[in-house]
Amino acid sequence: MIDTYSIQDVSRLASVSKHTLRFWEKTLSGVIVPLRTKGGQRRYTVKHLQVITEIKKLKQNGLSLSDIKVKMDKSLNQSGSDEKSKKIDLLANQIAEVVKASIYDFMLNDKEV
DNA sequence: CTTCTAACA
DNA sequence: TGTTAGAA
Repeated sequence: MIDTYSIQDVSRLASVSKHTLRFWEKTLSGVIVPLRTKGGQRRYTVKHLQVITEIKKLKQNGLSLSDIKVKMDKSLNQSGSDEKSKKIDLLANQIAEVVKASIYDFMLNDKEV
């Protein structure tokens, strides 16, 4: 029910090479944060799949990866006006992603909510 | 499968 | 700038 996908699955479903998926994850730091198995392998959720699909669309519209990162960060940062607020919100969002990963991990290894 | 590095467009 | 190939 909380199904996750390996990088192989995502690569096939989104038609994006595994190398490119890892490249995007590193370049768009904080945007794509997959869960990790105990062995360190990536486990993507449908949410990640949607984000990756969105990145593909934006790229087809001629946006660079840095443009996409700014856009995706802004979508989670509506009210930030000054630089400090932006940095704080961005950091808070990245922390939130880690917390979300923990929650997903809990749901994965135990029962559903 | 992973990260890292280098080559290529 | 972004993708691809290969080493370890």
